[in-house]
Amino acid sequence: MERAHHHQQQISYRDRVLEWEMGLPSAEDLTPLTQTLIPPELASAFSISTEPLYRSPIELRRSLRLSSSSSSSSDEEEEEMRDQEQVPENSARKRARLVWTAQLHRRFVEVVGRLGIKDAVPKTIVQLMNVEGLTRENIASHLQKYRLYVKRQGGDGSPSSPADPLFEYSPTPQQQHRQMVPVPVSGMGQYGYRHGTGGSSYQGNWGYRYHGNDFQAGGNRFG
DNA sequence: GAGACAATAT
DNA sequence: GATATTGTCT
Repeated sequence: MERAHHHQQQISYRDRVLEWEMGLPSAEDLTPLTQTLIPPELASAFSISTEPLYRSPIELRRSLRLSSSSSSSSDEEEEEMRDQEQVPENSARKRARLVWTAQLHRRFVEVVGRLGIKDAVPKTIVQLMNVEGLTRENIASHLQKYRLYVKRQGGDGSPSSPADPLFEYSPTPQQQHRQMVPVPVSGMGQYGYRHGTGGSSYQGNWGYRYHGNDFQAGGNRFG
Protein backbone atom coordinates (compact mmCIF):
# COMPACT_ATOMS: atom_id res chain seq x y z
CA MET A 1 0.00 0.00 0.00
CA GLU A 2 2.97 2.19 0.28
CA ARG A 3 3.68 2.45 -3.30
CA ALA A 4 4.17 5.51 -5.30
CA HIS A 5 0.69 5.55 -6.55
CA HIS A 6 -0.83 8.63 -7.88
CA HIS A 7 -0.96 11.43 -5.51
CA GLN A 8 -3.63 13.32 -7.27
CA GLN A 9 -1.92 16.50 -6.49
CA GLN A 10 1.27 15.42 -8.09
CA ILE A 11 -0.11 14.23 -11.32
CA SER A 12 1.28 16.52 -13.87
CA TYR A 13 -0.78 19.29 -15.11
CA ARG A 14 -0.57 17.84 -18.56
CA ASP A 15 -2.19 14.63 -17.48
CA ARG A 16 -4.92 16.60 -15.93
CA VAL A 17 -5.52 18.44 -19.10
CA LEU A 18 -5.58 15.24 -21.07
CA GLU A 19 -8.09 13.72 -18.78
CA TRP A 20 -10.04 16.87 -18.93
CA GLU A 21 -10.10 16.88 -22.67
CA MET A 22 -11.34 13.34 -22.86
CA GLY A 23 -14.12 14.07 -20.50
CA LEU A 24 -15.35 17.19 -22.09
CA PRO A 25 -18.75 17.38 -23.66
CA SER A 26 -19.01 16.46 -27.26
CA ALA A 27 -18.79 18.97 -30.01
CA GLU A 28 -22.50 19.05 -30.41
CA ASP A 29 -22.82 19.79 -26.80
CA LEU A 30 -20.36 22.56 -26.81
CA THR A 31 -21.09 25.35 -29.12
CA PRO A 32 -18.25 27.77 -29.19
CA LEU A 33 -19.37 30.96 -27.64
CA THR A 34 -17.77 32.96 -30.32
CA GLN A 35 -20.10 31.40 -32.75
CA THR A 36 -23.41 32.76 -33.73
CA LEU A 37 -25.99 31.26 -31.48
CA ILE A 38 -29.09 32.72 -32.92
CA PRO A 39 -30.51 32.53 -36.39
CA PRO A 40 -29.52 35.46 -38.55
CA GLU A 41 -33.09 36.46 -39.22
CA LEU A 42 -33.83 36.62 -35.58
CA ALA A 43 -30.69 38.52 -34.84
CA SER A 44 -31.51 41.00 -37.48
CA ALA A 45 -35.04 41.33 -36.26
CA PHE A 46 -33.72 42.30 -32.89
CA SER A 47 -30.95 44.41 -34.24
CA ILE A 48 -28.46 42.24 -32.58
CA SER A 49 -25.01 41.88 -33.87
CA THR A 50 -24.04 38.36 -34.66
CA GLU A 51 -20.40 39.06 -34.67
CA PRO A 52 -18.04 37.53 -32.18
CA LEU A 53 -18.73 38.74 -28.73
CA TYR A 54 -16.68 39.85 -25.85
CA ARG A 55 -15.16 42.56 -27.90
CA SER A 56 -14.75 46.04 -26.82
CA PRO A 57 -17.90 48.03 -26.33
CA ILE A 58 -16.82 50.46 -28.95
CA GLU A 59 -16.40 47.79 -31.52
CA LEU A 60 -19.73 46.36 -30.68
CA ARG A 61 -21.46 49.65 -31.01
CA ARG A 62 -19.85 50.16 -34.32
CA SER A 63 -21.08 46.80 -35.43
CA LEU A 64 -24.58 47.55 -34.38
CA ARG A 65 -24.54 50.81 -36.18
CA LEU A 66 -23.36 49.29 -39.37
CA SER A 67 -25.73 46.42 -39.33
CA SER A 68 -28.77 48.57 -38.80
CA SER A 69 -27.90 51.51 -40.94
CA SER A 70 -29.49 50.01 -44.00
CA SER A 71 -32.96 50.66 -42.80
CA SER A 72 -34.75 53.82 -43.77
CA SER A 73 -37.60 53.94 -41.34
CA SER A 74 -37.96 56.72 -38.88
CA ASP A 75 -39.86 56.30 -35.69
CA GLU A 76 -39.75 52.63 -35.22
CA GLU A 77 -36.12 52.47 -35.86
CA GLU A 78 -35.39 55.21 -33.46
CA GLU A 79 -37.24 53.42 -30.81
CA GLU A 80 -35.21 50.35 -31.28
CA MET A 81 -32.07 52.35 -31.38
CA ARG A 82 -32.85 53.94 -28.10
CA ASP A 83 -32.52 50.66 -26.36
CA GLN A 84 -29.10 50.20 -27.73
CA GLU A 85 -28.13 53.74 -27.13
CA GLN A 86 -27.89 53.35 -23.45
CA VAL A 87 -24.19 53.26 -23.25
CA PRO A 88 -22.90 56.59 -22.08
CA GLU A 89 -20.25 58.23 -24.13
CA ASN A 90 -17.90 59.27 -21.45
CA SER A 91 -18.28 57.23 -18.33
CA ALA A 92 -15.99 54.33 -18.12
CA ARG A 93 -18.03 51.36 -19.10
CA LYS A 94 -17.66 47.95 -17.78
CA ARG A 95 -18.02 44.57 -19.16
CA ALA A 96 -21.47 43.30 -19.73
CA ARG A 97 -22.82 41.12 -17.06
CA LEU A 98 -22.06 37.59 -17.86
CA VAL A 99 -25.00 35.40 -18.58
CA TRP A 100 -24.44 31.94 -17.32
CA THR A 101 -26.00 29.96 -20.06
CA ALA A 102 -26.57 26.28 -19.72
CA GLN A 103 -23.59 25.65 -21.86
CA LEU A 104 -21.33 27.87 -19.90
CA HIS A 105 -22.49 26.40 -16.69
CA ARG A 106 -22.04 22.89 -17.93
CA ARG A 107 -18.54 23.70 -18.88
CA PHE A 108 -17.99 25.25 -15.53
CA VAL A 109 -19.30 22.21 -13.75
CA GLU A 110 -17.22 19.95 -15.89
CA VAL A 111 -14.05 21.77 -15.05
CA VAL A 112 -14.85 22.13 -11.41
CA GLY A 113 -15.77 18.50 -11.15
CA ARG A 114 -12.59 17.38 -12.76
CA LEU A 115 -10.37 19.66 -10.83
CA GLY A 116 -11.64 18.48 -7.53
CA ILE A 117 -12.32 20.45 -4.44
CA LYS A 118 -8.80 21.45 -3.77
CA ASP A 119 -7.94 22.77 -7.17
CA ALA A 120 -11.23 24.22 -8.15
CA VAL A 121 -10.26 27.79 -7.58
CA PRO A 122 -11.22 30.67 -9.79
CA LYS A 123 -7.86 31.15 -11.38
CA THR A 124 -7.54 27.57 -12.45
CA ILE A 125 -11.11 27.24 -13.47
CA VAL A 126 -10.98 30.25 -15.68
CA GLN A 127 -7.95 28.85 -17.40
CA LEU A 128 -9.37 25.46 -18.04
CA MET A 129 -12.71 26.72 -19.16
CA ASN A 130 -10.93 28.74 -21.72
CA VAL A 131 -13.76 31.00 -22.65
CA GLU A 132 -12.94 34.31 -24.14
CA GLY A 133 -13.87 37.18 -21.96
CA LEU A 134 -14.53 35.09 -18.93
CA THR A 135 -12.80 36.58 -15.97
CA ARG A 136 -11.58 35.25 -12.70
CA GLU A 137 -14.13 37.36 -10.96
CA ASN A 138 -16.92 35.97 -13.03
CA ILE A 139 -15.86 32.58 -11.86
CA ALA A 140 -15.43 33.63 -8.28
CA SER A 141 -18.90 34.97 -8.13
CA HIS A 142 -20.40 31.97 -9.80
CA LEU A 143 -18.35 29.57 -7.78
CA GLN A 144 -19.47 31.14 -4.59
CA LYS A 145 -23.04 30.66 -5.50
CA TYR A 146 -22.42 27.21 -6.80
CA ARG A 147 -20.83 26.10 -3.59
CA LEU A 148 -23.80 27.26 -1.65
CA TYR A 149 -25.95 25.28 -3.96
CA VAL A 150 -23.91 22.16 -3.60
CA LYS A 151 -23.91 22.54 0.12
CA ARG A 152 -27.64 22.86 0.23
CA GLN A 153 -28.02 19.76 -1.83
CA GLY A 154 -26.10 17.98 0.83
CA GLY A 155 -24.89 15.86 -2.00
CA ASP A 156 -21.38 16.06 -0.83
CA GLY A 157 -19.06 16.49 2.01
CA SER A 158 -17.26 13.23 1.88
CA PRO A 159 -15.22 12.89 -1.24
CA SER A 160 -12.31 14.96 -2.25
CA SER A 161 -11.26 13.05 -5.26
CA PRO A 162 -11.02 14.77 -8.59
CA ALA A 163 -13.49 12.37 -10.04
CA ASP A 164 -16.11 13.61 -7.71
CA PRO A 165 -19.58 12.51 -8.69
CA LEU A 166 -20.49 15.59 -6.84
CA PHE A 167 -22.09 17.46 -9.60
CA GLU A 168 -24.94 15.73 -11.16
CA TYR A 169 -25.86 18.58 -13.27
CA SER A 170 -29.03 17.52 -14.94
CA PRO A 171 -29.80 19.33 -18.10
CA THR A 172 -33.43 19.12 -18.88
CA PRO A 173 -33.88 17.46 -22.22
CA GLN A 174 -36.12 20.31 -23.17
CA GLN A 175 -33.33 22.71 -22.76
CA GLN A 176 -31.38 20.90 -25.36
CA HIS A 177 -33.67 21.93 -28.12
CA ARG A 178 -34.73 25.17 -26.69
CA GLN A 179 -34.18 27.41 -29.58
CA MET A 180 -33.35 30.66 -27.98
CA VAL A 181 -29.98 30.94 -26.49
CA PRO A 182 -29.25 34.31 -25.06
CA VAL A 183 -26.22 35.84 -26.52
CA PRO A 184 -24.35 37.87 -24.03
CA VAL A 185 -24.09 41.20 -25.68
CA SER A 186 -21.08 42.76 -24.22
CA GLY A 187 -20.27 46.31 -23.67
CA MET A 188 -23.75 47.59 -23.72
CA GLY A 189 -23.97 47.84 -20.03
CA GLN A 190 -26.61 45.26 -20.33
CA TYR A 191 -27.42 42.36 -22.48
CA GLY A 192 -30.25 41.39 -24.63
CA TYR A 193 -32.97 43.72 -25.63
CA ARG A 194 -36.53 44.26 -24.93
CA HIS A 195 -38.83 43.73 -27.76
CA GLY A 196 -42.33 44.97 -28.07
CA THR A 197 -44.20 45.90 -24.98
CA GLY A 198 -42.67 46.01 -21.64
CA GLY A 199 -41.94 48.08 -18.67
CA SER A 200 -38.59 49.23 -17.52
CA SER A 201 -35.66 47.92 -19.37
CA TYR A 202 -33.01 47.81 -16.77
CA GLN A 203 -32.23 44.25 -17.43
CA GLY A 204 -33.49 43.63 -20.85
CA ASN A 205 -35.58 40.69 -21.64
CA TRP A 206 -35.92 38.69 -24.70
CA GLY A 207 -39.38 38.20 -25.90
CA TYR A 208 -38.45 34.69 -25.13
CA ARG A 209 -37.55 33.92 -21.66
CA TYR A 210 -34.36 32.13 -21.29
CA HIS A 211 -34.53 29.38 -18.78
CA GLY A 212 -31.14 29.40 -17.37
CA ASN A 213 -29.81 26.83 -15.07
CA ASP A 214 -29.34 28.74 -11.99
CA PHE A 215 -29.02 27.09 -8.75
CA GLN A 216 -32.08 27.34 -6.69
CA ALA A 217 -32.46 26.47 -3.13
CA GLY A 218 -35.17 24.25 -1.97
CA GLY A 219 -36.02 21.98 -4.74
CA ASN A 220 -36.36 20.89 -8.24
CA ARG A 221 -38.10 22.74 -10.89
CA PHE A 222 -37.84 19.95 -13.33
CA GLY A 223 -41.08 18.52 -14.39
C1' DG B 1 -2.10 38.89 -5.01
C1' DA B 2 -5.43 35.09 -4.52
C1' DG B 3 -9.10 32.96 -2.26
C1' DA B 4 -13.39 32.35 0.75
C1' DC B 5 -17.33 34.21 2.29
C1' DA B 6 -20.95 37.51 3.60
C1' DA B 7 -23.08 41.64 2.67
C1' DT B 8 -24.46 44.85 -0.40
C1' DA B 9 -25.10 47.06 -4.89
C1' DT B 10 -26.64 47.22 -9.67
C1' DG C 1 -33.56 37.81 -9.53
C1' DA C 2 -28.96 37.06 -11.31
C1' DT C 3 -24.59 38.78 -11.30
C1' DA C 4 -21.05 42.20 -9.70
C1' DT C 5 -18.66 44.50 -6.25
C1' DT C 6 -16.90 45.36 -1.88
C1' DG C 7 -15.14 44.41 2.63
C1' DT C 8 -12.75 41.50 5.75
C1' DC C 9 -10.27 37.84 6.84
C1' DT C 10 -6.82 33.94 5.96
